[in-house]
Amino acid sequence: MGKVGRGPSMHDVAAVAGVSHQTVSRVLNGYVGIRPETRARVVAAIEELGYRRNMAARQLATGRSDVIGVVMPETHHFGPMSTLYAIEAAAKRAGLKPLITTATPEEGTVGDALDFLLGRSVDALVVMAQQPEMLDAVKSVLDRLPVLFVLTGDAHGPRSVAVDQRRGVRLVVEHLVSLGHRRIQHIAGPGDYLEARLRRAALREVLAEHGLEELPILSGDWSADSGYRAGLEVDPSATAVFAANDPMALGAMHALEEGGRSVPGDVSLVGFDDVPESAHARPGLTTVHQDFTEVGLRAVQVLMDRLNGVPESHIEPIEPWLIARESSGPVPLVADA
Amino acid sequence: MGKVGRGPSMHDVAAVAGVSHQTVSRVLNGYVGIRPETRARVVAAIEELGYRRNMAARQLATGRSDVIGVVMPETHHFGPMSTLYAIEAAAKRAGLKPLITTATPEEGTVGDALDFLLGRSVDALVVMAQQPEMLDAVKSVLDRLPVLFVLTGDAHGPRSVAVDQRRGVRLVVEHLVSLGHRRIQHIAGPGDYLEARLRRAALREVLAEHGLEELPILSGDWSADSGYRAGLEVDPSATAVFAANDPMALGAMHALEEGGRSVPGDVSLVGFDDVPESAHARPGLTTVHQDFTEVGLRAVQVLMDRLNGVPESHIEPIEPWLIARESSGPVPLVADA
DNA sequence: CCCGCCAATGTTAACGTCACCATTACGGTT
DNA sequence: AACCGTAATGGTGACGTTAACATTGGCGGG
Repeated sequence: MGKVGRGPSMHDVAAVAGVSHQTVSRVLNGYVGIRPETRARVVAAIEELGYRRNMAARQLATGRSDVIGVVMPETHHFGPMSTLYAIEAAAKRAGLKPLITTATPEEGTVGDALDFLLGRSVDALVVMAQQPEMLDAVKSVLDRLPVLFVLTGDAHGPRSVAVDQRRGVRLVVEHLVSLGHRRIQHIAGPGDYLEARLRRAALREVLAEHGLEELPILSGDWSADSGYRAGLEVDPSATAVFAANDPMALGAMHALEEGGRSVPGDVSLVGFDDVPESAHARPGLTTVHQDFTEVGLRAVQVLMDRLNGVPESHIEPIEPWLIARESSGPVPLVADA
Repeated sequence: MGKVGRGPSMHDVAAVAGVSHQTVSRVLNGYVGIRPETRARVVAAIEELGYRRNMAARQLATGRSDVIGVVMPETHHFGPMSTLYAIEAAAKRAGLKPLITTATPEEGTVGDALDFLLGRSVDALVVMAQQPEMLDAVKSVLDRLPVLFVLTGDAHGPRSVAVDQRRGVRLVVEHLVSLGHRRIQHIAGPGDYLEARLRRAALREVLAEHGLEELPILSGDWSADSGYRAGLEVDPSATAVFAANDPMALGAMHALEEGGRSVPGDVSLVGFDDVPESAHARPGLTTVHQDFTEVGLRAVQVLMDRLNGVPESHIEPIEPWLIARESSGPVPLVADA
C-alpha cells in the first residue's frame, strides 16, 4: 500500500502565522478572546496551507466526535435508502454527521461494522436491522452508547423507531374487505426479514378477525422479478392480492395481466411502501405509504435526546396511510365458484 | 451534549492479560513472534473487556486508514445508489472501508464534505459529481491524495470512471431509426446534471448524423412525476420518445396512454438506466442498461492502483447495451402528416 | 562456563489535537 | 510607585495507538 503523505498540522499553521498552535486551535474553535488581527493572520495561514483539522487527533483528545454511526443493510431497497437519506438530512441539521457502514445477517459482519464505527468513536448508533440475527450482535454495546433501532418493523420499546406495520396491514385488509373481497392472497417478503414476518403475521391476524380464509402464502425476495414469479402462482380463486412491497406488486401485476387476468377487473392488487413509480403504473397501484422521512427525523431527534441525557421513554410508532389508486376495485360479480 | 464514556484501551487489556500494551498491539496486528499462551491470554482479556481498537489513535499513529472517502449526491436515485452499493462491495473485498458523505452543488457543501473526509484521513477519494459545480471544489485536494470521479457522465481523462453515454444514446437512436422512426422527441434530465447535458448533446449529434430533425426538448427532474408531466407535452407529430432515464420514461408512458396514444402502437418509448421495474412495466420498457456494478468495481480497482503507486493511465469507458422490450416498435403506418 | 544470538516481550517517543494552567503586557487603583 | 486584574497568548501533558529500539531469558557452541 502506498504511503500517504500527511497534510499540514496546526504547528505548521502556527509557524506561518507566527503564533502558537494553541492560538490556532482557539481560532478554529471560535474562542472569543483573540485579537482580530491575530485571528486574521491565522485564517490567512490556514488558507495558504490548505490546512484541514485532523479529526482523528481531535477525537483522540476530546473523546467525542459529533458523529452518529449508521448500520445499513446491504441492499438498495427503497425503504432503507429513503430512511438513510432522511437520517442524513436530519442529522446534518442537528449538527451531527452520519458515518455509514453496511452489514448483513451473516456471522461476523455486524461485529465488523460495530468495530468500524465504535473504533471511530461515534457518539451514538442507528441500526437498521431488518433481520433478527443483526439485533443480537448489537446487544454488547447497548450500555456503551445510545443505540436506536430503525426499520425493525416493530416497536422494540424505547429503543426503536418504526412504522406501525400492523396498522398498515389492517388498512389494506379493511380496504379490500370494504370492496367485497373475501379471498385475499399474500405475496410475502423473505422469511428472514422482520418486516416480512410482521406483515405476514399481522395479515393472518386481521384475516382471522374478519373470519376470512387464509390462502397459501406466496413469497418473494422483495424484487419485482420475484413478484412476477409469485404472480404466476396466484390462486385462481383469489380476488385480491396483497404484496408485501411495491416492486413485488408491480411484478405480480405484470404476471397477472400476462396470464389474462385484468387488474382490478379480475383481481385487485395492493402493495406496500408507495414507491414513486407506483403512481404511474397502469393501473395505478393501491399501496400503503410509509413515511420514511418521519422515521429518519424521529430517529435523530430521539438520539439527540439520549445524548443530552433525556431519559428513555416510549416512542410512538409512526402511522402509515393507505393510498387508494386504480389497482384495487370491487370484487368481480361473476366470481365465487 | 452528553459526555460519552470511553471504552477500555490497550492498557486496560494489557493489565488484565498481564502483558505490556505493545504485546496487545502485536496480537491485534497479527505478529508472528508471540507465544501461543500469551496470545491466548490477550485474546481472552480482549473478549472479557469487550475491547475495540480505537481507530482515531491508530490513524494518528500510522497516518493511514485504509478508508476511502465517497462523496455522494444527496439523492436516492437508482444510478448513484447502485454505484455506491457496488463500490462498497468492491472496497470491502479489497480490504478498504468506504466512508460516505453527501454533498450538493450548493456553495460550501462540497467543502464541508471534504473537511469531513480528509479530517478523517481517508487514503483516497471517490467523488460522484453529477453537477459541474461539485467538480471545482474538489480541485484543491487533487494533489494531496488519489481522487477518482464517477458518474460524471463523461470520461475525464485518467481520473474518471464512466459509462459511455454517447454510445448509449447512439444505441437508442439507431434502434429507433432501424424501426423507421424519424421524429424522435427527447425528455431530458435537469440541465445542471452533467449526465443530462451529455445525453442531450449526444442525441443532438447523432440525430444530425442521421439527418433527422430535432424536436423541441422537454425536460424533467429525473422523477416519474416529472416524466408524466413532460409526457403530456409530447409533440403530436413525434413517433418516438427518448427519456433520459427510466422513471421519467415510465411517467411519460402513463401520460401518453392516458392521452389516448398507445405505446408502442402510436408512439415508441425508450428509457435509460434499466431499473428493475422497467422489465415489468406494460409494455416492457426498452432501455439502455448501464452496468453500475462494473463502474464500482473499476473505480475501486483504479484507486487501489493509485494507492500502490501505479502511474495514472487512460481508463476505458464502460460500454452500455440496449435492452429492447415492447415499448418500442415500428413506426405507425398511418402517420407522417 | 561464558559468550552471543534469537525469540519473546517491554519501554519510550512520536502522531495532532484539546484542556488546563502559566505567562506576559498593559491599564487602572490605591 | 507598587499592586492587581484582565485580556491575549504560550507551554505542557494527556488521549490510544504504532514504530523503533531496548531488554530479558534461554540455549547451543566453542
